[in-house]
Formats: sequence, C-alpha cells, structure tokens
Amino acid sequence: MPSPETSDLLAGLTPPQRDAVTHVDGPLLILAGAGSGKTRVITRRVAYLLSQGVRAHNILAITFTNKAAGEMRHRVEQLVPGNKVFVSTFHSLGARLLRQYGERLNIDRNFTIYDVDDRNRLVKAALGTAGIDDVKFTPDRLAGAISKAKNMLLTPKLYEATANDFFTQTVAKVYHLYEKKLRAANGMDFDDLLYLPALFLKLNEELRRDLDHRFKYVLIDEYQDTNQAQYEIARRLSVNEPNLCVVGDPDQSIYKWRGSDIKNILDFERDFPATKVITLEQNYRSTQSILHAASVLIDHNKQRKKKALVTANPQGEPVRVLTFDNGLEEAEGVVVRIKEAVQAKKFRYRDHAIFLRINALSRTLESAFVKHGVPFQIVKGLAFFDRKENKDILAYLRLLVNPADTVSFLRVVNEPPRGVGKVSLDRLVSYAADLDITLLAAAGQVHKIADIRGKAATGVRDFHRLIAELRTQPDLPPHEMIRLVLDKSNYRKQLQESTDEEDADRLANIEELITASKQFSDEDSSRTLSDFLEQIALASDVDSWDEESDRVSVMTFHAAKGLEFPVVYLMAVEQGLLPHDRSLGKDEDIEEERRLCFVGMTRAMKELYLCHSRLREFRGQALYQVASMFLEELPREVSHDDLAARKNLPRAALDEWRGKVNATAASTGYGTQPRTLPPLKSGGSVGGDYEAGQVVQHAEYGIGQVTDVSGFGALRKLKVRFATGGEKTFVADMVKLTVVQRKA
DNA sequence: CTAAACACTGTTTTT
DNA sequence: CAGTGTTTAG
Repeated sequence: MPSPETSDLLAGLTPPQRDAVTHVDGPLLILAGAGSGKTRVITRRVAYLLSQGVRAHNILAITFTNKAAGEMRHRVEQLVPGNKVFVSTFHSLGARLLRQYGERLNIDRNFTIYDVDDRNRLVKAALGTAGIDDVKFTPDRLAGAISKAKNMLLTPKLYEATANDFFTQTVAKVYHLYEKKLRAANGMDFDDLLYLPALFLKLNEELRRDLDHRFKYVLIDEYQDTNQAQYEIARRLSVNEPNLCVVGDPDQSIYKWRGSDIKNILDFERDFPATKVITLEQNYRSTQSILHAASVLIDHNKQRKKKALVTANPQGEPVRVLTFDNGLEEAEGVVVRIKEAVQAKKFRYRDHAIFLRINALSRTLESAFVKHGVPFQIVKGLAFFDRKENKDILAYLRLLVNPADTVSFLRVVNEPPRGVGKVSLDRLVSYAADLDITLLAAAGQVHKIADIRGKAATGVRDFHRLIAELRTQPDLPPHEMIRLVLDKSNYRKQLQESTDEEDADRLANIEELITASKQFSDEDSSRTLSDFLEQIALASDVDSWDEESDRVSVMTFHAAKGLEFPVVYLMAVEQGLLPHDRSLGKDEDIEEERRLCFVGMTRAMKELYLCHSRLREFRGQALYQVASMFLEELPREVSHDDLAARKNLPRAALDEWRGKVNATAASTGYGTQPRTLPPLKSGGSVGGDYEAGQVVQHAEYGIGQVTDVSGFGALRKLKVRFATGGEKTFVADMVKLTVVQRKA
C-alpha cells in the first residue's frame, strides 16, 4: 500500500527508472548508460525498500568509493530520515567482516591494513628469505602477480598447482612465504579484504547463511568493475535471499588491469536466473554534441553490445579539439581559457575539471595555475598521508594497535635515529625468526642477543620500552595518542632542533594530521585509533575531493568516474598516453583505453575540450607526440583549433616525419610512440648554433654560460649556467638567447 | 652508525 | 627527471 512518501519517491521518474526503483524481490540488473540518473535511481530504490517495510539493517549497498558511500547514506537519510543503511565499499565491507567475525575465523581483529608500499616491502623480505636475490623479477612485479592470484581466489597451493613456467613458479614460492609473513605480522593487504571474506563465504556455510540472511537486499554500484573475489562475495550473499541488484555500464569498465572482469556484468542474467533487466539509455547530463561525440567514439569498440545514448538536452557548443605546440603551452592554454570563462562570468572555477591519463602530467598544470593565479585542487587523496613524517607517525600508531606489525616496526625502530643500524636489525630479525616471535618481543629480550651490543642494544631497548609505555594507554583518542607518540619518541624534539627548514614544515604536517584525527573522533566519539587507521588505509583519491570550494579540479580519468562537471578538458590526448603505451599491443587493452576516454568525455555537461600537443617534455626529454587515434575517431562536427603558435618549428620536416610514423603505424595496426627521434634535415641550425663555453643572454635569467649542448634538430638542448647561480636546460629551438661572446 | 654523495633505473591507471 | 639503492667518508 503506497504511502504518500512512496509517491514522492517516484516523482519525476521515467517509466524505466520507476520500474527499477519499485523492483523489490529477485535479481535485478540495471544497465545504466552514462549520465542516465543512476545515482538517483539507486538512492530512491533504497528509500523505496525502506518505505515498503524492509528494515535498514537488512540492506547492504556497495559503492566504489567511500565518498560515494557517504553521499548515498546522506541522501537516503534525507529521503527516509532516521534510517541507517549500511553503505560501504567492498574493501570496507571486507575489513568490517574480518573484524566482526575475526574470532570465528581465527583472525586477530587488530590486524593492520597494508598498502601497496607495505606489501612490496614484505614481498622483498620474502625474496630475501627465499634466497631469491636475482634481480630478474622485481618485488613489484611479483607482488602484482600475487595480487592477481588473490583476486582470482587462488590460494598459494592452488596457484602453485597451475604454475608452469619459471616466472609463475617463482611467484608460487614467494606467494607462500609472503602469506606466511603477512599472517605472522597480522597484516592484511588490500586483496585480503576481498579474498578472505570471499573464501570464508565459500567454505563456511554457517557464516555464509548468517550473512546472506542479514543482508537480505544487496545493491552494488559500478558492477562492471567488480573482480572475481567481489563477485564471489556478492554471489554468496544472495543464495537464500537472491535480492541482488547490480548497476553498471559495460562501456565504463576501466579497471581490467586491477582484475575486474567485465563478464561479471555480461553474464549476470545467466548467473542469476529470472533476472529482471532494466536499461536506462536516456542521458540527462550532456549536450547532444558531447553525447554524440562520445557515442561515435565508443562505437569503435568491437567487443561491445551496441547501445543507443539519447538525450533531450540542447545541441550545445561543438566539442573542440585543441592542438598545442608543446605541453607548457597546453597547460597554460587550458588554464587561461578557464580564467577567461570565469572572468566573462560564464562559469565558476568549480565548474571546470581537467582529466589526465597519468598523474605525472599534473606538474606542468600546477605551475600554470600558480602562474595565472587560478585556484585549483589536484585530487590525489593520499598525498598528505604519504608524506614521510606522517607515515612515520602512522607506523607508530599501527604498531601500538598491532604489536606484530613487522613492517611498521622496521619503519620506526630507528626513526628518530636511535643508533640501530642495518646489521643490528638483521640480527634482530633473524633472532625473532628463530624463536618465532614478533620483532617487538625480540626487542624486549635484546639483552639476550649476543651480537647486538652497545649503542644499538640501548636503542632497541629504549624503543621497546617506549612502545610498551605507549601501549598502557590503549583507549586514548587518536589525536592525543599522536601527541604522546610525538613527545615520547623524541620525534618532535628532533624536528624542532633541526636546522633544516623543511623540518618545520614536517612538524606542521604532523600538526595537520593531529587536526585530521581530532576531526575524525569528534564526528563520532566511539571511533577508535584503529578506525582512524582503517579510514586512512582505505581512503580513495576522490575521497579527498572538495566539492564545495570554488576551484578547478584536476584528476585522473580513473578518479573522474561517477562525477560530472559543466566544462571538461581532457589533456594530452596523444598516442602513447591515451591510449597509453602499455596498452598498444592488444586490441582488448586499447578498447579499455577507449572506454577511459569515453568515461572522461561523458563527465561533461556543457562544454568539452580534448587537448593534445605536438611536443612534450617527458622525464627530461622532449618527444614529438602524435595525436591520439581516438581523436580521428570522433565525428566530423567536432571542431579543430590548431593553436600551435610556434612559427619557427621546421614544419615541413615535422610533417614528413609524422608521415613516416603514420606509415609504420598503419603497418603494425596501431601507432606506436617513438622512443627516439630521427635527426631533422635542418639539423641544429634552426635554433642557432650553440656550443659549450659561449656566453649568452636570456631575457629572464640574464647572462650565462653554455655548459653543455646535446641532441639534434628540434631535440637539441642546451645547459646554461647563469651568473645568478642557477643552471637551466633549454630546447635550442625554443629558447631565445643572444650570443654575447663566442667563447669564454 | 649516519649522512652525504653517487650511480642507477624505470616509468599508468588504484582499493 | 626524480626516486631509490649503494657506496663512501667521517
């Protein structure tokens, strides 16, 4: 019986949206095209379930980021006040299950969540133990293979059974040892948070049934990006109560590299019989121009179910491709355009977003923003917690919560310096290994270790005492604990006494960490230190995004998923970057890159710009860049503006060279990015003949002396040491220098 | 044992 | 170019 509330919940919905919202029991697949009002449908559906008498604690909603989870919780709360629906990410859910059912599963609930960095250290340690010091396989690569194995629910034993070459056999060995070390340290890597719950749900029928019953209604957003472990969790929670609703769009699957399997969504109907399928095709976000360009692009994917994307929105401005001469001009060009749009009162800064394929590209942008006084935020969440000083403090905290935490122990045992060097540590580690005790416990009996004497022994003993003392106050709120650590460890003292200016900044950063932790516990006084650490460990990049402030947002294509902005700029849409070099081998991978481009484009509501430049500095080298193949796949209506201002580029030679590249590109199927450039016919004469020893004048930096000349043609570079003290490197073709004296 | 100088190397996307 | 690991001097 629909209450008045119910009709509110259905207000303003299209028939298919309404169908999705009012579906209660049985599996439901919502294929939601970009901008089709998906979030709205999901929240309304949760609210609708509540209005139908479903109890809040029987609903589980899974989102892709914590931020999205928070928003959904908030919106549901607004629609149906007083209901606390459990909304979380898969990883947070996993952590919660492991802590909650830890006892039953023989897991210590105080486990530490290890990030990629911690994981790699442990893999490295495992390599050492295994006596594999070959540099053939980097810890990174091995860790990646282990991660993949866990995503596919392969235990070390299962993995070993399938290992059939030298690499996989090495991985198998390391995987065994790594797991052993990880369990001994009472640590969980990111994959464990999915892998272990998935395994337990599979093997422990009693627990599975309990949870299935508890989470009667399960809803999963961004289902196209779930991996096998996540699938297993969803599947096992929906056996007795098969009310699983998944929402996704195969065209927006962009995490294959992380183990996500697009088959999960494509085969959903087969896996869950009697699934109701609802397709949302109407787009409410973008102009016709934008949507059309995006559809034409994505239509180039062969592995794809054709799908119409329609909108009743106006045609809008044409999508524009902007060609710049080089990366610097591209960054400035974009920033200046944004500034002009704001000055013309057309948009606010916060209406703009810039998407990048790789984080490294944000540097040039940053300087352009600063130079032009345009407010911006680079959305990269962990940057703050990644600072050394904060990681150190967090390692102390982790060790307090989990005394078995090897990685954290090793990180801070000599931080600040206590005279404990590598040799002493190696001895401590092997002592602990021999007795099968934790490093902290070993530190407690350092007097028994004959090989550690003098300053090292005192240092280890002091450290052990410090941790023991701090551990007597387990219930201190996070911020007070940090202060205590800071004082008792002499970390603060060390920074204060330092003459290094940066150390003052470090102290300020720690103060900021204290503020963050205080805010965290002020929001909810029941939150513990362990909760604080977990929140940091599981934070995603977009979680740090500040929607309120009036700033331009800069983020990766991946981080942009699920967001929308009135004006969007895609930067460096170039062969080798988008599609990325590493995808160029396989059609499958290129299709994922195309989806990435599609995701970026469909974030735009009113205006969309795709930028690329001809020359780009990359790890200190200038490279000619070829426009992305995706740009050629756009429809004719897209307008092209060549803003390459550089008149002195040897255009004819450049065109000839590009022609060659395109010829090779055609023969290999797809273009590849040149690693080195052939010398141009015009040699180095374009930018003038420079040689080492010349004294030159630069408009900005003044008088200097050429110290080095290298490269040819457009790549010819100069190093100039200026009278003011600095040394700069210039591209000879670009820089305006006056030769003052042939040779000094 | 520490710190500083050096050589080397490797390069996407992230929970 | 930067970030990491290694060597060297104190």
